[in-house]
Formats: sequence, structure tokens, C-alpha cells
Amino acid sequence: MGIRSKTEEKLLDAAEELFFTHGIAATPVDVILDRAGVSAATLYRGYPSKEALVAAALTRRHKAWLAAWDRAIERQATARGKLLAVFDALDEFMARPGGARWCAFLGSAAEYADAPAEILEAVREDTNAYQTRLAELAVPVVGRQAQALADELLLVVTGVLAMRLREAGQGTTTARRVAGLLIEARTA
Amino acid sequence: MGIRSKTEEKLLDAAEELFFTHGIAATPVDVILDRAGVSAATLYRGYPSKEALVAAALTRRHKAWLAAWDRAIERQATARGKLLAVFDALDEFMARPGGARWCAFLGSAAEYADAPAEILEAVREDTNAYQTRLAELAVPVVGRQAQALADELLLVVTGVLAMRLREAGQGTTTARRVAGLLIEARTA
DNA sequence: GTCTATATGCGGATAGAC
DNA sequence: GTCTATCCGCATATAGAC
Repeated sequence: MGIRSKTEEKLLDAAEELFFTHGIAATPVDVILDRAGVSAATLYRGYPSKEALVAAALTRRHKAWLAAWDRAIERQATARGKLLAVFDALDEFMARPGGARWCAFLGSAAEYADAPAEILEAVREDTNAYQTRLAELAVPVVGRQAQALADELLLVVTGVLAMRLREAGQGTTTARRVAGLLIEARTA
Repeated sequence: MGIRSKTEEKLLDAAEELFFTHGIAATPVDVILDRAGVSAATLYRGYPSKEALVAAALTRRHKAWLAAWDRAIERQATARGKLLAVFDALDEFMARPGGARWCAFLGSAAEYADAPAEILEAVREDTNAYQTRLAELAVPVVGRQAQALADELLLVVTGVLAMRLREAGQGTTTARRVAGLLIEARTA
């Protein structure tokens, strides 16, 4: 999978920026190739299909997201701060130029009625990472109620991302307020 | 707009069921026509384009959703029950056979990088309805904090819908718990 | 690796007969 | 209103020359 070169990187850069802002179906491969300065023959030697390129872009993006999240966690000193750091990371990630219109993973899941296995797997990994990490981070904050709180926070995070599709998006402001109230309710 | 007949209804039935489960881009008009038992000529005399049909399906669905929500509100006796009735309505609406895979309105917004005006308007109406109604219903429950609570609940509702794209959907269970805690926090 | 050309199929929309 | 046929454009993927 992939070509391992600067060509490969330019391909993934273009794919990530175009697929997840304009949409996958709405972005012909030609446009990707133009942007990347790569020829069709090169693309199809590295990837068997358009979907494989999508999956590769998702995988790379997932790693970048985890890294950004990790940095946001490290910046916080308290257990509560580390748990809420997911919103810092979201703010940072959503503000990136050329970032996704709402969420690359949910968006990919939404675009395929039944997604190719590789794409489904990437989305699943994204969800898994949220569940595992949120549950771990919640333990020092609310103890045995960590799992319940993690479920609630994943709901909120997913809500923040999907709210970007409505015009009334308020960034993470409301989400942070909700998260705070949930923690309060579970620590009081 | 529209043909005003049983043909029209069959067309909208097929459009609603197919567009919002399989996806708009993924559903050719031919498939709609087959399902509806309608010819292409008929469709294009009633609607100028595929997008116009999508918009008409969204509009009809919006009315049905408001009606279902109204009924759920009426079934509740207390102010708190009426505010939380949105989740009853969601449960009912999401369980309908041939219902949307996640949310017809968010899904439509997601499929178009820049949506046609008619579709954008339908999504906007959906969001507006949530904001207006939730804020009104929240007043007798939390008084001056109604607006804040309404924002939070819209976030939760949107989260519930988008969570259907992940495999880990828990229906409205977690959402109801969050809503309950939010109300508690604002009434205590 | 790039370029150009192209095979191939599909989808939206229209035309004409009935 | 239905049917069949079709124009037209686009998109994925491939082939061949360099």
C-alpha cells in the first residue's frame, strides 16, 4: 500500500484536503492528481482504487489526530484538564487550514451506504480510540463512573462535529459546558 | 413543484426511502423511478432536477417529523416530560421501516459541498425547528436558562443522530441520561 | 516516473411514439 | 400519463509512448 516517496505524500495531502472538504464522491481523482502534480498511472500503481486512497488518507489523518490529542493532554496538569483536553485538540484540529468540513471519519461513513472494508475499518479505529482513551482519562476523575462518562463524552464530541453541518455551530463552547456539568454531576 | 397525485406520492415515498438510506449520490434516479413505477418523463415534468426531488422529499419529511414530535409532546404530562419528548419522537422516527440511515437532513447537508439553495433551506428549517421548540419547551423547566439548555440539547440530539454512523450507537439511552443530568444541574 | 489517449460504463436529462 | 431509445457528459481505470 502506497509508494513511499514525496509523490506519495503529495498525493495524500491532496486527497486529505479535497476528499474531506469537498466530499469523496464530489471529488474526481483527476482533481486530486492535478493538485498533487501526479499522473494517473502513478496513482494506480500505488493504490488499486479510489477507495484505497481514501482509506490511506484516513489512516494518516487518524495518526495525526491522535498525536494532536496527545499533545493537548500533555499540556494539561490536572486529571480533569486532561479529560477535557479532547476539546482543545478538536479546536486545534478543526481550525487547521484545509481541514475537514465537519469530520473526515463520520463524513466517510456517511458517504457510503455500505463502505468498503478498508474505510469501515478506519472509521472503526477512530471510534475505538475515542472510547478507549476517554474511558481511561475519565477514571481518575470519576472512578467507577468512568465508562458512563466516556459514553456521554463521545456523544458530545460526535455532536460537536455533526453540528458543523448546521449553520448554528458554536464551536466547542456548548460542548465544554455540557462536559463540565456532566463531570460536576458525577463528582458531587 | 410537484404533480399533486398518487404518482407524486409514490415518487416521494421512493425518494425518501432510497435517498436517505442509500445516499443521494449513490441513488440514481432510475432506481427511484423503478421503485415508484413512474417514468422519467413524469418525474422531469414535475421537478426540474434530481435536487428538486430531494428538496421536496426533505420538506415532506420535515412536516412528518414535526407531527411526530408534537404527538410525543402531547403524550407527556409534565413540563420536563414534554422537553424530553424529543427523544421519544426520535426513537419512534428512527425505528420507522425504511427510515433514514442516520439523519435525512444532516445527511443531505453532508453530501453536498455547497448544497443547492432548496436543500440548504430545508436543512436550515430543520435546525430552526429544533432551536425554537427546544427553547420554548425549556422555559417552564429551567426559566431563564432555557436558551442555554436548548443549545445543549440540540448538541445532544445532533450527537445521537451522528452516532448512528459509528457502530457503537446506543440509541437514545446515553442521550436521555445526559439530558437528565443537564436539567438536574440547572434546577438544583 | 510523466504524458496523452482511450476503453468502458454509468448517470442525468430529453425526445418521440403511443 | 407510459414506453423505448438516446444524447451527452463525466469518471474510473488502463494502455502505450517516452
